[in-house]
Amino acid sequence: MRSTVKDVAARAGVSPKTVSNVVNGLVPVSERTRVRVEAALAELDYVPNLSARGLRNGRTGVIALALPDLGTPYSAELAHHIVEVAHEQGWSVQLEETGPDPQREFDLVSKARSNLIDGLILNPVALDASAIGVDGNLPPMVMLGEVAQRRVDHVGLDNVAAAREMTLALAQGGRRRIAILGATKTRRTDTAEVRTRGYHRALAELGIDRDPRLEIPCDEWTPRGSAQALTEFLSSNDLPDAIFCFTDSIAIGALSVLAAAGHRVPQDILVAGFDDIDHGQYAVPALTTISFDKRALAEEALRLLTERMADRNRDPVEVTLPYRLIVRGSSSVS
Amino acid sequence: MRSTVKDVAARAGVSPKTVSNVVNGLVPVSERTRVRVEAALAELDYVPNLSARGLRNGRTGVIALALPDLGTPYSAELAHHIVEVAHEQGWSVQLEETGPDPQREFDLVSKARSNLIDGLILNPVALDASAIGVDGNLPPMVMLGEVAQRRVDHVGLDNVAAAREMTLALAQGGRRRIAILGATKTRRTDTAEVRTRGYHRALAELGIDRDPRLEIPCDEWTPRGSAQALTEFLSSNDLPDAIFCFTDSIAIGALSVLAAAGHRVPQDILVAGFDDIDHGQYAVPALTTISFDKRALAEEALRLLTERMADRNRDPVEVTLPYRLIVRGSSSVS
DNA sequence: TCCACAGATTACATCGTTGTAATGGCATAC
DNA sequence: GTATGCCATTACAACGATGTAATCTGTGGA
Repeated sequence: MRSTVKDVAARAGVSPKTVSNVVNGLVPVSERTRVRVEAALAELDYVPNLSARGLRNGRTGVIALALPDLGTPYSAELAHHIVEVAHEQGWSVQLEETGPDPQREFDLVSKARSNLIDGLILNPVALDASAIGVDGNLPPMVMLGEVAQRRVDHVGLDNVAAAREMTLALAQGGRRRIAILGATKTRRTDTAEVRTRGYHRALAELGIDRDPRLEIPCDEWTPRGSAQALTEFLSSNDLPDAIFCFTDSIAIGALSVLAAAGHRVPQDILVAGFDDIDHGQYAVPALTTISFDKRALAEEALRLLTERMADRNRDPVEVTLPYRLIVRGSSSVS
Repeated sequence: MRSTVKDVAARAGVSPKTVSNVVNGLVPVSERTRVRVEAALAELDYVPNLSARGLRNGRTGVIALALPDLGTPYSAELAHHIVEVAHEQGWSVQLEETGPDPQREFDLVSKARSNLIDGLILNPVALDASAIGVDGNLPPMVMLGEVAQRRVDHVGLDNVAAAREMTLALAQGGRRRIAILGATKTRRTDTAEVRTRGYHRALAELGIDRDPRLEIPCDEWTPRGSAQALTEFLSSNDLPDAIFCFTDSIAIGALSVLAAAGHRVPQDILVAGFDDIDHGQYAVPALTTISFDKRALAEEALRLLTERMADRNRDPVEVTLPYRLIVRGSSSVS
């Protein structure tokens, strides 16, 4: 059986509260008793019961991280950094997958894990204004990525600018048939929308007419989904000059299909991704992409979250992280 | 402020315990009062406080999942399935990264998150017998992967057999200079050891003498680490006939290096991985690998864990999952 | 010698939920 | 009319930690 403050107190010949004082170090304790209590703590291998502490204090030291799908390398890398940063700051992280189902996102926000969590970091897929609008009493929360919602703290990139820049980069050398892969028809995601907007903006600047056929839909943002979508596209369309894939995972699927079909990247067609996942750099050829500091994203998210916990009434804060366009083999015909 | 059983009880004109009975549904409640209580529950938007429940019941409904590094696609896919299965069974999952530091594994096992978790699924890197031996009083725990330790429930594959089979497959067509990539010098991992053992066994059966130079060390099991290790190897050695990489991530790094050096896979050299991560199938060329049902791994792990929680004294159980060798373009010269 | 005072320590109550044991109500059987 | 039994409901205590307010200890000053 696990020992409690009471056991330790008995052993050290002090009151439970004194043990608590030693453990928490907030209330001054005399050197003499502190030593005795610490000895007892060690002998009994005392570990505080966080449920009890959580009940008493109203805070558990646990935050939830909600992502669409941990299996996606991008989500996984994000989760990695958040868990790491959170741990450094003494938080534990509870993981929730929202999947494609918007209901899960909503449940999470409205229930906030029934008091077992102090805050929530949410990487939404489909959370629109209505989901958050219902309940005025939000748990401390930070949203990641692109969100239409502006009533919540938020960390992200300027996706429109990044997508525009990438499109411009792909257009160098006079390439005009630039496709995007990742447009969505069924599922509406904010991310797809803003990246498409950046693409359109670049086309306008370049004086290239939009061609709806080059906006290749791809609902599932995985190599598998991408491979299917691109294969189908290629079966009835000419090879574009370049493909701007909305994530690196999509790009990896595209590279696979192009290689199998005998198209050379970058000689025959350029490919670019977005997110700069670890494997992208080691794809064949290495993937041109939009990169940003994921660790910084995690740090900002946690900063905003703890600040929000301290003051639940302050105005929503919006943090925009810098990004870099990294040109690698998949788009450089050197 | 969040409402409690007491508030609901007052509103419904019953005792708190009756509310609890309605919520939990274990003790029979008359139709009439149940309806009244349910109405009150809905009106007050009651959500049980899990800290209190955890304190009272001694169980929190949370399990911990400890992995070396979430950023690794293999770990991420595993985590994805475990979170999914756990959620289906009503568990929440708390994520812990152990990193390269064995101390973190030890801490986790011995403290078991201070009663905030009911059980632990551990994918160990370096946990050897001593770490577990110290404390006779283990938390309910299941270990994944290869473990020397036999005093704990465990789910894994027959790594020796799989590695042997892969080596034999790579040797087809008379290839004799078969390298392994992922041997470790500094860090001792059980996984590397058993896969090396399978490789040795195959070599013996093939009548090929071991060549220590072909056992390429690679401490960091990532594309980056792999690329470094292989680059260094190639700078002072002839190209082997085949490389058996101990994980798909390692193989992806290898493919990148080989492509950059102008070696053709599979014409000049075969490459194989292990784990069957999503991206492996879409690598260029697609990766030959050892595949197994990760969802089944998650299900077995959770089954063992819940059984262990029910009976903490039963003998340790060992589950070995079937695997399949999947031949893809990286090793088939078709 | 006694008092005042600061600092350390303690007793007690409380957080929200639920198991236990006691109570209440109602119907059937004597 | 009273006894018997059953079921629903209740009062109470407990899980473990900690804030609050009260108590204790010892020091220094008058």
